[in-house]
Amino acid sequence: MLKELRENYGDLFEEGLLQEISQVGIFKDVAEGYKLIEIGDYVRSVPLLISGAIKVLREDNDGDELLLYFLERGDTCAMTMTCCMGQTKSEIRAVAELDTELIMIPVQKMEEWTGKYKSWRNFVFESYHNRFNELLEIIDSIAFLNMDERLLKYLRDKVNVTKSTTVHSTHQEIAYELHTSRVVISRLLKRFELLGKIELHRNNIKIISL
Amino acid sequence: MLKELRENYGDLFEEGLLQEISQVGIFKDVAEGYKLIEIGDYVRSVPLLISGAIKVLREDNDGDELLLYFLERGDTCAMTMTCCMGQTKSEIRAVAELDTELIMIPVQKMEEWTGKYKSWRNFVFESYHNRFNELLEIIDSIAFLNMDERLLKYLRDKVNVTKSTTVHSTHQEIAYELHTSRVVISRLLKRFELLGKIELHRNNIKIISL
DNA sequence: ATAAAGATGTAACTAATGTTACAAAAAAAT
DNA sequence: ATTTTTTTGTAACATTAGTTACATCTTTAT
Repeated sequence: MLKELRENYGDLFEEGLLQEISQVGIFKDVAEGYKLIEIGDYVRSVPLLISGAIKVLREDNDGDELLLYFLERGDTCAMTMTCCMGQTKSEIRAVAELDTELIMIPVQKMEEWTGKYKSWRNFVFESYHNRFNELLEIIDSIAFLNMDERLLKYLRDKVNVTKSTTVHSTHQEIAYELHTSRVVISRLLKRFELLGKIELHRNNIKIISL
Repeated sequence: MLKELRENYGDLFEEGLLQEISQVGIFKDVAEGYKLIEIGDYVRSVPLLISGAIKVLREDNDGDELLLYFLERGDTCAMTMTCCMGQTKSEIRAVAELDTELIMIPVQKMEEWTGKYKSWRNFVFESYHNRFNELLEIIDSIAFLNMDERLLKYLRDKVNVTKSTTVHSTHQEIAYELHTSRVVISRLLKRFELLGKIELHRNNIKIISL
């Protein structure tokens, strides 16, 4: 595990911290679709991502979903952190978007390291900062953009996170994540296809130029 | 200043920290409408609220606004904190909603205290936690609620923060903060009036039952 | 091979929100 | 006192998004 840690967090953390992480951290290898956290769960450990990607979702009382953002290599889950520290339930769901490797840190160590290691403190604050900005971006999207622009942004984000120019999603799946209906997504995607931005296939969308 | 600190933060902070705050903090008394931070500003100090309320707003490139949340007694601005720590520009605007008393903490002390005082660390983490939850609430509102429900929530929040059953806003001001048009707000307010929820007057709205 | 389930396309319609335009009343400015 | 500005009310209309319904095609299950 020290090898993966050094590769992905070597520049961020001091040597002693890397050692500690490798001692108490639990390496986990999860497959695409694996649910890491459910809304209402109590959280007892915080993930450090080594590879892959995790999507973070919000859900309302009626079961309506909304994709918030993706976590990638070098990221941690800031919301999980705040939950841990405050001993409160998770407000979000986290699902592996790709096959993902991560190291789970027990919550007790979190608090300890925050006092002990400056590099850990900086990492935690930077994570919060990044996540705040991602949440603001989502707010911007749903408050200021129309559905067609939100869908374009969605496709762009997917391309970035999967590093592939083919998006493997059904129209229904996209509709869930953007909290709209399948018909609306089909309609807009068809429009994009006529504009030459994408090519539609069953179960996947080939991206030409967004 | 020590008196105000003890009254509002005495339960949270240890004695040494209270002393330090009173030494380096700058007491500020700002009038309703005073702009504390503008988008793009670099931030060099973090506020601790003693009394009053501050509204935090988001704006897109076209100048369209959206109210995010209010800060009150005992709160601090988590986004300002992350900006300070990361030396990045503010992503939000902060305006005094009421006449407000606050203590400004220089950013250097922030980092120092995070290592030194456990109570400060807890305070910082709790602030982040609260702000994340507020942001999630706004996301819920704009993603899952219709404009009529958002407006009701807006009125309820105003009543809470101002501790008054009269909301002193014009329809246009409300429209800006909810990022919609004046006509839409007038229409919905009229509907609420017919339902007996409110009474409409020039420049203010009397709340009957929400 | 046939049936069932899943994915997509599309029309027709409804609902919600946003826009334009103008009138009327109240307050502020001259 | 008169004019100007601000605020509110409301009608008519446009646009966007959501819903219902059904057809077609593909894949999976039996």
